[in-house]
Amino acid sequence: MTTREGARGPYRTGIERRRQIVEKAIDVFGAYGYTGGSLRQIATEVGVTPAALAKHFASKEDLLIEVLRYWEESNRRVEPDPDARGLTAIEANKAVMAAHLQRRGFLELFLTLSVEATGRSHPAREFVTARYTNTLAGFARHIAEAVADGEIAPLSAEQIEAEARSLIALMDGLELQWLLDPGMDLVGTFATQLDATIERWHDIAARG
Amino acid sequence: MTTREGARGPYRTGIERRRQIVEKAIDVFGAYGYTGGSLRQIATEVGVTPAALAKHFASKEDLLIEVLRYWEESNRRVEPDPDARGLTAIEANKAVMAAHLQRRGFLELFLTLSVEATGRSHPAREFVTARYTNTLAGFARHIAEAVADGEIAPLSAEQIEAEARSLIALMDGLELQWLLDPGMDLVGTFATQLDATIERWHDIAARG
DNA sequence: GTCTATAAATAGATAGAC
DNA sequence: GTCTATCTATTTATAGAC
Repeated sequence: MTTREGARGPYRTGIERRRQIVEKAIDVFGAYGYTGGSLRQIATEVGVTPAALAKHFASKEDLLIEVLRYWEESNRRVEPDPDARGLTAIEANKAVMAAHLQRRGFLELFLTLSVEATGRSHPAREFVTARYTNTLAGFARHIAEAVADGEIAPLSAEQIEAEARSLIALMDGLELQWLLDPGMDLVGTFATQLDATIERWHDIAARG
Repeated sequence: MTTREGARGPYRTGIERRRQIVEKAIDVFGAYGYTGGSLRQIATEVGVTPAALAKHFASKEDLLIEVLRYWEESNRRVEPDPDARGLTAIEANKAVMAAHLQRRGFLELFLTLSVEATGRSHPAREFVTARYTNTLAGFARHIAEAVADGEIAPLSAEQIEAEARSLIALMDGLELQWLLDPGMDLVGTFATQLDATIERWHDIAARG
């Protein structure tokens, strides 16, 4: 099932090909969307014929699923310390943003698929909505932990959800701006804004 | 050039058809992207043949340009009072968000094209980047006005740009969340966050 | 495991009848 | 102003040789 460093035998080249195809699919789907990107282009850029690609993946949708799996696994490697809690976990997102800078293709894929999957019957819709739900729940949990640990002032459950949604929105929106204008200071802008937000959380109660 | 209410003569039905096609193109391009959406689908949903559509628009890209023009004109009608300045102009964006709720197709088109135009050679790239630049400049100008009028504490030019970028990112990101989950309180979440941001601007100097 | 060849569907675009 | 008919190119997907 998983790729082993020293894998031998007839499977080795096959596994490597699959990985090549999936990596190229990330770029192509990221650049042109899932509907807009073609298997032909992926195959050509990898250096094989569309027929060879079809032997590895039964259908275009099958390839998309593999891309999503690969993406999740890579993300798990970027997302740091799952044991972090409270403000420590929130602030770790600065590093996540910095990591995203290193793989533009992933970022394009994420935003392209998110927007594309807005449509009712998109094959990635369930995946995207589930991922959003998980991300939102994670942010909300970390904020709640910060409240429980006395790191910030008390917040209602509704406030916590709104703050979590807003932080995610900020990250997505800034990343979109960076894709359109790679010259902007993505990491710095987010870090400053996150610091200001946490500052605000400190004395939110003092203002009523 | 422009549509007149009581237009008579041989042009009337033609003008009406063009408008129908452009409106449907907004839905289709919004749902499937520009590359993903087909002229066939647009024509079929309007109730004409692709050939008839080709008589109105020389090419697919020509239709896209008309869609963008139509979009800009409609936005000009939503965006209120161009004379508003400072915090008044910033807060008017609450109404803009509420207006966006009424036309999901426009919102999908905006986000879909923005992400899609991230690619180097997309026909809408220039339009999208120009629109972003203009929006950013407008937000920055209004914040600078608020500073000049003494509505908020002083901010450096760099701070103003970062705050403007962050507000735009917040709006885009929240709108994306709403597209994925229409049950969320888009207007309320944004209004609360904007109020908190303005509150923060009031005493940003007091904290260093 | 990859190839050539090809099927079947769909894309954007054009020609000419009415 | 819209139609039918058609062209060329491209799409996903399959069959069978090597």
